[in-house]
Amino acid sequence: MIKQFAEVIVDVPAMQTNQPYTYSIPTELINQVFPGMRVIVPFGNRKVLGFAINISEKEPDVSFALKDIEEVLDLTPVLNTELLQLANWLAQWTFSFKISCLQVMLPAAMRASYSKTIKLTSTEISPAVQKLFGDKNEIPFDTKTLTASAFKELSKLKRANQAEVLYQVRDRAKAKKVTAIQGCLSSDQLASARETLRANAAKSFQMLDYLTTLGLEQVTLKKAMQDSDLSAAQFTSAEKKGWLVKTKVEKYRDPYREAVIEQSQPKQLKPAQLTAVERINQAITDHQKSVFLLQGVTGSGKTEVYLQTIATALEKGQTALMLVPEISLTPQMVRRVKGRFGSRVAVLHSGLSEGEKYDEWRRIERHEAQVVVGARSAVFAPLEDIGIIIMDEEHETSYKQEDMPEYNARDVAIKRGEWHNCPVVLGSATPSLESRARAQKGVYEWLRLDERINGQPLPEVNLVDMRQALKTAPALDISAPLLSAIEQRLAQNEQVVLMLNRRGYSSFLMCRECGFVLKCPNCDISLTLHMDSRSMKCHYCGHEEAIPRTCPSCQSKKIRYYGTGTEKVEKELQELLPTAKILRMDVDTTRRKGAHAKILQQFGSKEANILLGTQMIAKGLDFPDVTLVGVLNADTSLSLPNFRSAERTFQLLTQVSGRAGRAEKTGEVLIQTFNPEHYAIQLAKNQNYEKFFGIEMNMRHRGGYPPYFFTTQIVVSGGSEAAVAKKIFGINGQLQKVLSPQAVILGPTPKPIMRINNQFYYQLVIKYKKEPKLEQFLEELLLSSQKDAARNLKVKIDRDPVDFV
DNA sequence: AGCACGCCGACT
DNA sequence: GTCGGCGTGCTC
Repeated sequence: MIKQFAEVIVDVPAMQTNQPYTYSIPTELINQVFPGMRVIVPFGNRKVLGFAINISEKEPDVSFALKDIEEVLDLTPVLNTELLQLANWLAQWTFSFKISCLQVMLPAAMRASYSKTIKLTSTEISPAVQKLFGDKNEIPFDTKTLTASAFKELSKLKRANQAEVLYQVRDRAKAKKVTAIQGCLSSDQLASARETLRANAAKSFQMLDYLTTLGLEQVTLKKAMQDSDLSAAQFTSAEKKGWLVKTKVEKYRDPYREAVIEQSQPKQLKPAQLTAVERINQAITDHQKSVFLLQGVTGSGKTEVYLQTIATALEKGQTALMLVPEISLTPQMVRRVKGRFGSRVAVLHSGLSEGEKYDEWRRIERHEAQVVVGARSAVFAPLEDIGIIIMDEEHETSYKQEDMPEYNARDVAIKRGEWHNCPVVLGSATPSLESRARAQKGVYEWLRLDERINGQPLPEVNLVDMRQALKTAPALDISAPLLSAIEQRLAQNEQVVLMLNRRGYSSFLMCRECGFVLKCPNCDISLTLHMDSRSMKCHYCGHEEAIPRTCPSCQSKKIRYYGTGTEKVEKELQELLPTAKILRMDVDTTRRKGAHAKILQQFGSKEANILLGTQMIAKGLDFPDVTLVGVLNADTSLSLPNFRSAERTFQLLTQVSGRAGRAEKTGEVLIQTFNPEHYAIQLAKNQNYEKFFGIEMNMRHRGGYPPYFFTTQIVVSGGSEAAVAKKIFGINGQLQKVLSPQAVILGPTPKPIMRINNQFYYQLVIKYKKEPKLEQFLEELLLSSQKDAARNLKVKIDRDPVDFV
């Protein structure tokens, strides 16, 4: 009799449980559990989800009795060897729990949902308890639905052994089922059925006609109703007569099914594109795990390079992974890829429902889709035999995940490229300094597209010096030159895109008498005004309150909002241009599913002539009639106390400038700024990335910042400020001993937003070139901090943070 | 993360 | 005297 044992990573995200637990596999499950499958296991006195990561037949040498695996949730592994190994690496690289890394690779629908019920085991119970149970003997048992006293009462019952608590673990993943019908009569039987009908039973005749054409084929009820023009009730009655059977069939939720997408053919390539395509194709053919930096100005045809190299991988029977920032995963973008590869494409992005994401994931897993286009988390798509990995807009900071595990999709993509021996293409008009520097050093292969495919010059960029212009400006946010430029375009029936740079900016309420600013009671930041819900909201904890009419501090009525919000600009603009049709696009107007696409579609069909929005309009939009792009406030992102602020500003301005004049019409860009001499703004005006790169590298060198130095951030948080401060200063002291004199520690300091949801945050940043002992120290730090976790003191380590203010 | 075990204060 | 507070430690 063979015995099997499984090593399982349990769904308990804590340092103490960050290790495999061994379970025995009961006889009825032998040869049914494989590494990469989800299982349900007893853990302590409850049940949890876990991932089997290893199966062995050797009895482990332990002094206690092993528990049995309770249930296997999958028929085939949901994570293959590659992804299991990747999870291991990810856990180490990001200092995260293994379980978090395994979970992040799967659609949310495949996580477990936990619930508890309490069941009576005795009949001698008090009337109070009887009332809670009603006529049932098992009811839900959790602190959220029960009142505190009821919970207490039931706990007492449990302690007295008059009731037992049952733990449920459920798989949230559910395939969508739809009703299908299938004829079950032969043509002879159909003919005889026809004879039993009354002559005036028109619908029944129609039903039999339809069933005759259908034969024994199975179709969805929805389609049958469309094809036959018969109602659902008529199909139900046909079922009763025994003419057909109804079944439930599994169906994919395809969010793009409705849209008819025109097929597109590969386009003729410009010489530079051709060189790039040939070079990448070569790497695909030779199974080279090289990384390419594809640096191409806006409109230079990077996408066509992506599409043609993906085609090469597909021709070789391989698959392709294409990552794009969430914000540019627009219907326009999806249409381009689907247009080339049709139903072989799976799309993964945050606009999909949990079920839709699960379905797309299954299409990939079952090899029904060979091309995956998606945002950050799509980097874990269960593709096999990947031939090429593409990351568009590689400089985008949204590729870094903000919560555990804090991975950067760029690192993961390169790691997967190594496993599959395939090229990784990083594309951008404004590469991150890190990638551009690596291209310089020859770590990445550098491919350049310097010309726009339509041979058009880049749009003319002009600056408006707001220090002067503000004196005569028609509105607070719109200068005279910008206004007249807008008027001119509108008169020519052309379109205008206006961008409000809201990075590090919000509209808050301030009293003009006493300077009082309305702040969040839980967090150390001012509340933001939301006109749509007529309330003040905290962007960090979600706290919401009414807009005060008088100052809470001095009772003055002169309390009003400051700052520039899209709503305010929209109002100003509408007053200046009463006939203009303005579409506003920001977090408020795009929150609803599909709203983003709808606004773009409205603008594309010229229902409006001005599109006013935040950063989200800077990327990937391609409207031929847009001839003017205005940036209302270039500086807000520049003034952030952040070493990347110049880079971000340059990237944003370059990108939004690319929105102007993409077809035959020449475009113009107007940038309003208070810092017209700043190099980031000057060089964005001249669209000179290379010069910007040179200057900015110099700045980074002098400041000792990436890419010259590595950085790692340590954040300690907790409810007691004293404890948090003590901990971070303790860590600082230990670090001083471990680090070489070449390393620099910034801080410790309170984070700029020191308090969020009544938790205090302190941080320190280590800048270093080579610290062989650091890695081990950080791992030990996490282990030694596990006791603090119970006392609500958390230590978080972030390798290569995107920014630290 | 839960949950039990265990040792100290304020109540029927 | 007990109930229940939350500090400590364990979960195959």
